Amino acid sequence: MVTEHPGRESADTDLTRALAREIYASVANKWALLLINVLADRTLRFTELQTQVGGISHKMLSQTLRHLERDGLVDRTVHPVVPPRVEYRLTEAGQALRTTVNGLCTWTHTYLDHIEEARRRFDSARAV
Amino acid sequence: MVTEHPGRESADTDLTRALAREIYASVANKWALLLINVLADRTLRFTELQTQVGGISHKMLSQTLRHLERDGLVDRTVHPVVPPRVEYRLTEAGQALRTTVNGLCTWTHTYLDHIEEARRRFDSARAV
DNA sequence: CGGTATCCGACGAGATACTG
DNA sequence: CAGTATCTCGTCGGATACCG
Repeated sequence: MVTEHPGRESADTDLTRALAREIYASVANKWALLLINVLADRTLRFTELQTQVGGISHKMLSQTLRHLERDGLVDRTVHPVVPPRVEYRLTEAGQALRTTVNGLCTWTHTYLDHIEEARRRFDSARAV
Repeated sequence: MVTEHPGRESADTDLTRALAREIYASVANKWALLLINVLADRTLRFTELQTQVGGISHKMLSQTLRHLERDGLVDRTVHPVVPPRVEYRLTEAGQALRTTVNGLCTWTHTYLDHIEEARRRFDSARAV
């Protein structure tokens, strides 16, 4: 499906390979990034994650966590106690994403008003 | 829909507000990030964008471009010639995202093999 | 408490065809 | 060349209910 670009110059911005593209897409995902953001430096349990993220459903939480676990971005530790206690923390690969994710958060807050106004202008211009 | 978190400490990682969350989600999007990545320093035309990104459909390209334009991340310039010539370039807000997006690309390439192996381990462990 | 399964609506996204 | 519209289908994502 992905077309080959033989004469591409850029090295580390090249996402033409199927696998790279797929991984890029899986992490360029709303819930995944929000979870990484919340897990930043802490170890959190399932329910804690749900309340921290806010707005994520039970299903999406476990689903996204499993994807992140599969890709080796989060580490899942099950404590054999009752009631069960499962803890999640970022692996090294996950930690390496923190800077990027944080940049996205900062950017969002920096340009929030800017974007809000851009939308107003755009919408009122089209309303004619 | 978004629950209020009165006692949240972190300032610039707070995404509990509905608008912030919505903007975050709109930019934490596969096609949007790929487009920003490709537009990095160049001004590109519609068709050029399509070939550069590779794999994006006509529809998704125009749709994503309109979202980015609405949010004031890309600038759309129409040259009144025939055949029509429309050029896209990043605005200042869009440029501000370059670092972040580039970080994501670099990360993808750095951990590509790492992730591929993590997936193999995960899948074979479950196949039991 | 942590997790999966099921049902079901809403939207993402490709293919195709049609205007300026 | 750039863009929109329609049609279709797969996946996202919420609600609910049920196991460990």
